[in-house]
Amino acid sequence: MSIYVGNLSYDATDEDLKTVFAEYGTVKSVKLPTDRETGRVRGFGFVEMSAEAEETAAIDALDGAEWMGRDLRVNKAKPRQ
DNA sequence: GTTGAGCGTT
Repeated sequence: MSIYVGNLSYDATDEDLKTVFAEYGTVKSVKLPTDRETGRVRGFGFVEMSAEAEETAAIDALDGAEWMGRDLRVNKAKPRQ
C-alpha cells in the first residue's frame, strides 16, 4: 500500500515529505515524480510506510492539513497500472 | 499542475 500526496508545494522535496510522514511511522520510500520537460516536481507524490496503521494515521493527520502554505490532499494511492 | 518509475537480471 502506498499513499498519494497531492497539492504539494512545488518547493517541497522528497526529504521534506519524508520528514513529515516520519512523525507517524517508518517511511520506507518517498517518490516525487518530476516533469520530464521542466525537471520540476509535479505537485504530488507518493509515500510508502512500514505498516498500514501508520499510513492510516498519517493520512488521517495530514489530509487537509496545511503544509508549506498548501492544504495537503492525502489518501491511499491507487495501484499503479 | 491531483495517482510515479524501474531499462537491465533484484
